[in-house]
Amino acid sequence: MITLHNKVYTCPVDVTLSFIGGKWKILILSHLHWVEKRSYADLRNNLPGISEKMLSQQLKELEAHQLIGKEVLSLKPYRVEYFLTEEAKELEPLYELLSSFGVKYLKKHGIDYIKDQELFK
Amino acid sequence: MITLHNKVYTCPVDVTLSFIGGKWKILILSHLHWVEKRSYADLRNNLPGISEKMLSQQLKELEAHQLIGKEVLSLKPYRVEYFLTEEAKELEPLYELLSSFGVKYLKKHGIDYIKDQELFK
DNA sequence: TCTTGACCCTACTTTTTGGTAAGTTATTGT
DNA sequence: ACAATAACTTACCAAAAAGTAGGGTCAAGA
Repeated sequence: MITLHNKVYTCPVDVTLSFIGGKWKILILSHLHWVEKRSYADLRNNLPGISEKMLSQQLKELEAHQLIGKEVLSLKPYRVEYFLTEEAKELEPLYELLSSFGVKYLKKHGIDYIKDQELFK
Repeated sequence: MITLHNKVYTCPVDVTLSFIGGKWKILILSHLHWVEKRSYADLRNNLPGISEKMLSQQLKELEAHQLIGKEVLSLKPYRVEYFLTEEAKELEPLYELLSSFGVKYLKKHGIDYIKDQELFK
């Protein structure tokens, strides 16, 4: 049992999961790990099904936990770019593993997913 | 977009997360990765806060997805043992990474968590 | 015999999470 | 001038996940 910031965690894994748990966070992180472009719209377009509410909410939380950074490119027309922080980059083997596990599973079920293609369409 | 078994997934990572997402699954898996003993009661005792309902529900789902196996040791007094399948063992770097990330984070916040100790008490 | 512990299941409620739909500011393109 | 796009926010509502509280069997131990 670990107590931190008034919350109780089972173990360190539990602590980590509190940052990257939920339906979208790992997806966003792994997305930023793979795709060069990373504006708000890029993310939205590549995460089919995410609502704007969810996207900005999750981005905000990831930012608060220092897993992503945000560079403001211009203010007058407000333009930003999101990127992984060094901390989130430590988790890169995770994105790779989760992906290859998924690809392998899909293959077993007759779906051939080629990573290098124009995805998410 | 991937369609499998009438569900739609964003990408392979999403597929994988459908098996190990939620509040308890990764915790259970990483537990089975570290602790030798793995009866129902062992798991319950080492996952403080989990309800029996959640535990058996999650175990059932993990079993259905072939991430854990269950050996029935005896029937008359019903005794079982849970263990990771080969598939779940492919995810072992994940348990390690999530844990070390958590340990590191805790250290930054003044908590020194020693993995080899009698944990979860 | 009475209790305890292992190994569950079920109905019900609460909390958390996610989705819908709409609105905002500002700019570029037609 | 008007529509479209970027980058959001907010209020409200539905669904999913999780928690509560109980129930049940069987066997060993006090």
